[in-house]
Amino acid sequence: MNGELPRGVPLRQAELSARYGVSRIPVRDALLSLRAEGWLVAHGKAGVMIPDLNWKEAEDLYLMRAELECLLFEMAFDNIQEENVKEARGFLIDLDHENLTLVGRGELNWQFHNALYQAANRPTLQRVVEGLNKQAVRYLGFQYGPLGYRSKSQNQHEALLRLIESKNKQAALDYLRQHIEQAGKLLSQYLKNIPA
Amino acid sequence: MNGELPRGVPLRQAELSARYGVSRIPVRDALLSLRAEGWLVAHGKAGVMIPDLNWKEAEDLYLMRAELECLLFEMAFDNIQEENVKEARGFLIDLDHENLTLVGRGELNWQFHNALYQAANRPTLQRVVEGLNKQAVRYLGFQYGPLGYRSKSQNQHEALLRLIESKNKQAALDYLRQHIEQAGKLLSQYLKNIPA
DNA sequence: ACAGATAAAAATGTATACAAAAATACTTTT
DNA sequence: AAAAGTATTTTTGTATACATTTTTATCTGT
Repeated sequence: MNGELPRGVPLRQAELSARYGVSRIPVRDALLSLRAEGWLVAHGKAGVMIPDLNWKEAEDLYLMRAELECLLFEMAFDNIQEENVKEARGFLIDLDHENLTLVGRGELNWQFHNALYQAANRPTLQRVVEGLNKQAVRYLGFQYGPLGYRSKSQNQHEALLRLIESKNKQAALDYLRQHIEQAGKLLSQYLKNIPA
Repeated sequence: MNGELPRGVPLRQAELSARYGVSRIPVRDALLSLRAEGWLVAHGKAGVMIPDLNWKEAEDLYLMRAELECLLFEMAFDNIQEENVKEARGFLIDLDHENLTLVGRGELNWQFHNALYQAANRPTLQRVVEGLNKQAVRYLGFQYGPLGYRSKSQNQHEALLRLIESKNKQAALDYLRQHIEQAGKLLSQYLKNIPA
């Protein structure tokens, strides 16, 4: 998640067990879970690796986020309480701090969205959406770095909360979709032009 | 997938290792992967279990399928070749056989859809959609059993292929969405009334 | 110099043994 | 009889050792 391990090269169980000071068994456990979640892919027939970043994956993640989060948000909307909005606003304040790691920022971003989705009470849908958001963290460096997306994102988040408070469902839905789609377009556009 | 193991009760590693004649390590490996994929959930603080069937999960799976498969299908449409349609039709013929297991039927059903989605060339989206389809297999017994959905589904599949062949994109898209949504509604409606 | 076959090395897969944690059974107390 | 605390048993977590597979290096022939 934080880019500490190299992409594209095989991760060796022995290396990892040495690095983290445990035997190979818990390392294997982690690798298996991570592979099932899409964080790792096979490297030939022996070993796994962190997949390279690519614009198609980023675009897919954001397209899926747009569709599924709007669905979830719609289910949640009528049940969103003042308390939920308050909680979400709390995460927004935390996000304003300068010295946050990318991973921390991603986690807070997800918690903000999730605070609103909670009201939907749809565990399965929520679990999938959470997976997509977590995956997207891999690309966060591009958004908050070169793209200078931070303050824009914050403003949009605040605007979304106000639309919720004014109970304007359709406007809020449209706004959320546009918020996600815009981030996705910006990101995949950027990645397409930097084919590193 | 085939309902051979009980839902709602903890699966013990020792039992499973005896059942399959291997040590606990490969059992643990399997449990970890399956949990990450959503096939298993925690049972208290020790152990995992197969989650109970519930209409909300079924509904969510079909709602997500509808959104994401339509997205994928749209991306694929213009690249679908005669060969893809031919392949899909092959799976349809296999599906016509009477003595298939539910799991086999589910696998063929997925392969039919997947044959069409392949043309999209969107690995990430495809992987998520595959996961949703595989999960839905758990509920297949209800569709093909009490609901008598089999022949209807077959007809819809054939109709979809003809819409593809006539290059009528919008009609095909609408038809696919309706095909999935209808199956989902039927299923979740049925599950709601049987709260066993 | 290159392709294919073969041998050595390295890596993953699995079994067993033990440690830590959790669940259960059993007291004891109120 | 119910609740709380304690002891026992069960279950999962981890380390080590070995087997199997895969990869890499070496050799051979053209």
